[in-house]
Amino acid sequence: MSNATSGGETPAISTNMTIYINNLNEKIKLEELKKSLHAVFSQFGKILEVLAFKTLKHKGQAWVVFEDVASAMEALKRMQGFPFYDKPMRIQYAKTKSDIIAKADGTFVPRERRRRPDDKAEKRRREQHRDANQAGLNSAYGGTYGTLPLLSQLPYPGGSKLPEAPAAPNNILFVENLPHECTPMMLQMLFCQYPGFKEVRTVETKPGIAFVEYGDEMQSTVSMQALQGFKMTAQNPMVISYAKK
DNA sequence: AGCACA
Repeated sequence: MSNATSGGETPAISTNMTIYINNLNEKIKLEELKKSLHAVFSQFGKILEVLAFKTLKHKGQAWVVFEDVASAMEALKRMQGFPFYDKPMRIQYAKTKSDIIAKADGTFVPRERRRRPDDKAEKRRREQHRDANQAGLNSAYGGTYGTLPLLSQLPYPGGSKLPEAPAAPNNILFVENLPHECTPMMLQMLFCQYPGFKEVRTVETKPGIAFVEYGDEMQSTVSMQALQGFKMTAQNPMVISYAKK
């Protein structure tokens, strides 16, 4: 079917090997943030670089540079709206090519810190006040990278409500909605596939839940991503979150 | 809200 865009906001998003993420939790330290982003996104392909900055203009945002566009496309689609440090990720393609790509490309040209106010080249001030001047807004320049669709509403695979205050990423996963006949061994077989696996702990008094420990939070995050929603039975999609400390 | 490569 052709796309059913009725008039208004045709996304026409131009793809990019780099995804731009915002609505990130600004309280997370940069190093941890980048590490976690890497852990969460590396399942979609080789990551060349994760960039994030803490300046006013750039906090809460990050760039994840993939080796190829297919990975970036998959990452964007699959992780759109994903709850990450309590906030749904908002993902778009980056507007421009990342330096690291351009360098590999041979197309990299070191930017001279453009701070020339008199340069007509990038004098692209937005209409702060209507300036009857010249209305230079010719069509031209692609305003293409549309806003995101509406996908912030990824429900948890369990179909239940989001926890109020999910624990921050850590090396232990909390697994819910397991069938009662599920044994620790069955869980181990699933979770031991992912690197860093240490152990499964079930709670005798509370069937249906388990704790799964990994060496570090990156490893637990990868496992969570992989097994989130996994159905041991049709009625039991796993609901995985980080264990509270 | 906010698109950089320190």
